[in-house]
Amino acid sequence: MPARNTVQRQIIADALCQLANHPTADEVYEAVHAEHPSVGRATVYRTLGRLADEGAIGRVRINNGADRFDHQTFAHYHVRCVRCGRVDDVMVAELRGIDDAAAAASGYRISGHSLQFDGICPACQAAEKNDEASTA
Amino acid sequence: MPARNTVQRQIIADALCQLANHPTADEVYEAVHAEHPSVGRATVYRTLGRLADEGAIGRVRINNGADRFDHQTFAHYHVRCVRCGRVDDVMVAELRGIDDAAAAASGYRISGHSLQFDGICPACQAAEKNDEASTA
DNA sequence: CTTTTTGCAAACCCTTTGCAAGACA
DNA sequence: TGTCTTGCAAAGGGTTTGCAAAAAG
Repeated sequence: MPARNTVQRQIIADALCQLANHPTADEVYEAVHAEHPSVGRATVYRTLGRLADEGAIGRVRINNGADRFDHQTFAHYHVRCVRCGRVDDVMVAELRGIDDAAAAASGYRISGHSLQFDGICPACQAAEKNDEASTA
Repeated sequence: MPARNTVQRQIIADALCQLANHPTADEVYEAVHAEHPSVGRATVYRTLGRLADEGAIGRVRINNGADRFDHQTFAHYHVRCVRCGRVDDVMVAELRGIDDAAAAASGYRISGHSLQFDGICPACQAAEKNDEASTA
């Protein structure tokens, strides 16, 4: 049962491509809703989830925060700035073999892993430096 | 300002040790509340959070689910069964150097990472096999 | 015409918060 | 005593759901 090709689906997929930097479902909703006020929040959440399940888009699960969506689908990891919440791609080589190691260690059949880095983004590092300079 | 040594704090810490397998804050609350009905949910959440911040216990952030707490404090990763929600320890070597690689690749100052495996636990694998056998 | 999707609002889960009363040091 | 912690209930963020109306195939 392939998904039906509804207007909303198109609108939402397009909006995601337009919005860079891993928007949350709610950010996508705001963008979509601004242009097409009749589109409801539930539709955006449902559609993004479905697109992600189909593999058409990526879903980035954030510890302690809203899921984010990504029009890019190739595998890569993410960093999150603990100060401003910004999320960026991290181009480190994908961990290969680690799933097998985990399977061997746990007895689970491993289907995948998710890895998230936490840190301070360049902009917040700069801001920090300014704070220190002005405080000192 | 060291934390005060309150009765509730003791009760909650003890309950966590008793409860194996990474209980959620709410599971700790249920256990504590059953024995000590006067202890409120907010106290359990607050106290677990504080204990985790102090490093006295571990906090396991689960994608898309409630945080879990762990009376063990040594660093290790976790697997989550996508069928039953069970969370287990995975004894694979901690990833060393990966934070530096991520820092170099992203420009962030990396403070750490979190890695979660997803899969099917041994019990659910067995259940699956039975299902297939009876369906076929 | 049948089945899937939509839109709305309400429900849901997990967690945090404001505040007055109570416990610690 | 002065300050931290508690308990309560309400609020909060993020997401899902029930249902009738609308749209896709």
